[in-house]
Amino acid sequence: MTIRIVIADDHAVVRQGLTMFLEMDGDFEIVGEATNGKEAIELVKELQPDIVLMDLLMPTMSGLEAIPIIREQFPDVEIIALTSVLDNGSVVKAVRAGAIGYLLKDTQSDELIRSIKAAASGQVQLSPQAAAMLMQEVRAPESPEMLTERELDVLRLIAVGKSNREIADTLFLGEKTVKTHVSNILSKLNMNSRTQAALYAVKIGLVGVMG
Amino acid sequence: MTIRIVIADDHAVVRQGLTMFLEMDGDFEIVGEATNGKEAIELVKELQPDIVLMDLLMPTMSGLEAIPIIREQFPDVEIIALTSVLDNGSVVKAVRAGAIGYLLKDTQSDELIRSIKAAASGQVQLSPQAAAMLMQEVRAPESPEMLTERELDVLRLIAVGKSNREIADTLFLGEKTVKTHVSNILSKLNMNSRTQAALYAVKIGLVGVMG
DNA sequence: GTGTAACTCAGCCTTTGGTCTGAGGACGTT
DNA sequence: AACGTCCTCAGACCAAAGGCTGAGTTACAC
Repeated sequence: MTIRIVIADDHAVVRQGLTMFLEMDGDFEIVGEATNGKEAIELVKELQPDIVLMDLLMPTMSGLEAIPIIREQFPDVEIIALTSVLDNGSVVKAVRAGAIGYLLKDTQSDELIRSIKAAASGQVQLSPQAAAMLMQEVRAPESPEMLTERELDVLRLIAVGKSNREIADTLFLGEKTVKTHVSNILSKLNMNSRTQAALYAVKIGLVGVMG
Repeated sequence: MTIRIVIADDHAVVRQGLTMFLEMDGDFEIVGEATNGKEAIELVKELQPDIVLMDLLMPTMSGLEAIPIIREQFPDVEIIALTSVLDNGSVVKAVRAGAIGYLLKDTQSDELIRSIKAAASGQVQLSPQAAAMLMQEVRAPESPEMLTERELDVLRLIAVGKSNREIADTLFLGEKTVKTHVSNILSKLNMNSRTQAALYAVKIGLVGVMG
């Protein structure tokens, strides 16, 4: 039985490359290609594939937004998240959204194939790195759940060494607002300096040590 | 020509597993097993293997300590660092110590074999993740070599989130002195906040992320 | 509608952090 | 003896960070 696949990625080269790789194995059939989350949803509705390879970062509608929608409407369609970089908490986000797997774009073809076949049968398949990140997430009892999305944004920037002014600029906020967030973060985490918060963020894997 | 290998790891299961994997390939011969760095050094002296698979974390004497000693006394013996986790700057540390390769314990057997064969002929073989870590390191021209002992003391404390006042107290210094050190550290590392310095310290493994 | 939580920002204030200049003592090298 | 480096600290000064109060905005739940 062939595994029917929809690829969702805004870069043509990536779609091309994936198609090449996968068609070499007789068990796969690429039935459709989408360039954003919205298209992906429509294709799934139309084609009912077994697997969606979903890039997380796409214009118009991101993969992260599309995943829960697809999972809700078509529980039988398994989704594998695909990104070029192993950033922040995107693994966690993808898994929370409903992805059954998480792969980096530079994954070797054999591992890619293994992962897709595993996913097609409903098995979870994570790269070692992604698994490690998840471990950290569950291992941390005092998880940053207490922090709001915006606070996490700020914390992530703190954890790469940015000042309040810089954070304000990159998030298009006033410096006062950033200060408020920082203050709230510190009190929630029961800390008293941004440096401690930064180290905490690194420890729980909110950001990679590799910045 | 068979490649003669010494395995150094404190966990018997790991030694067992590696031996199994490697003996399946006819080119390898496991000539000895050590459970800590000290034993590894003696075995190398006695057996003169081609390759040492060295766990970094071992009781009594760590692999990190053993590596430079072996490299100095037996320049012909190539060492591949082996760890279960891809932590902090252990890649960097291992390479600095003199390891020619860096592998995770969950590396697939074929990659393991490729890596060992490459190492035996003196070629560098790194996993993509490890390579990425090294990239980052070389991208940062600032190495902590430039820092004095005292500055490292201060940096270590910065990297656990301490304030100048606290650092002063734990090192029995005046706060002014600490400020001077901090200022010198930042200018040497070409940074502009203690938070960046703290993250840097974690990155290069000056302190554990687990602290 | 009436909360409630999140996000935004302002003003005011205190503390902390960081720079610069200068300087004295300890130690080792030449 | 003279030099350099490191370590120590002081004073003055400015910028950044953090705390506190208050307040207007959405958006969503009840």
